[in-house]
Amino acid sequence: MNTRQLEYFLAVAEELSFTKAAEKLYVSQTAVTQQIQALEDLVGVKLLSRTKKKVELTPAGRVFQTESRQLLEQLNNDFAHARAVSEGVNGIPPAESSLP
Amino acid sequence: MNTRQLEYFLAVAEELSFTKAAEKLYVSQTAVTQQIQALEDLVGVKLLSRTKKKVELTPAGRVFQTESRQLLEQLNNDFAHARAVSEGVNGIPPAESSLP
DNA sequence: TAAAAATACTCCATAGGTATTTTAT
DNA sequence: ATAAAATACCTATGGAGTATTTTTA
Repeated sequence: MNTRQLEYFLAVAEELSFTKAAEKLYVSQTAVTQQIQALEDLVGVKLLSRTKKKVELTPAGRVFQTESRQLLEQLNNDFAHARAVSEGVNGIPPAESSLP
Repeated sequence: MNTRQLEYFLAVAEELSFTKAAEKLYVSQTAVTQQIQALEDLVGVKLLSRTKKKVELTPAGRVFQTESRQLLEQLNNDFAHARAVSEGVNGIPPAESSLP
């Protein structure tokens, strides 16, 4: 699994639109659709409902939104922590982190 | 970031050998080396020390090992949770999960 | 010198893009 | 009829492999 999929999903979950999410992410709508489909296949569950004109989160999508946020935040923290430990070893204080 | 990188890292951290890890993962030693390098570049820190003949975890590697395990476990749980919610909606009880 | 990790390259798989079609209102 | 998502198909990037070189004891 790729963190990109979680990022794309969170963007759609926030915008409630594949097209808007794509613009925000500076990628094509196709790329977003493909990654969301891959993620849904992986989890084995529909995360977004595309019927009724408006895109909506499914119940599973709602819980997965919260969890995805936490997961990415945790990952970010873990990276920062590893850097901090590494830098702490030779006396240099820790720096800031960025999620790739 | 890809979860494959965490899985490869955990395998090397456990075996303390790129070659052994590669065998265990049924991939080439090259693939393991490349993914570990990519991960180290991403985190911005050396996770494994290859000097002194024996492969060892760096201090950063040690903390990242624990965190990687937790991260993958959390991801697995989140997938299972999403499935459970989805299946709970129409009354069918939740099934088991597997991490891709 | 031997055993293991790193490189150089090549090949294939997967992510991303454009153009188009389908779907829901 | 229209706006948005899905699909078909093509291209580009990144992952994996084989062969080889470097490194450390």
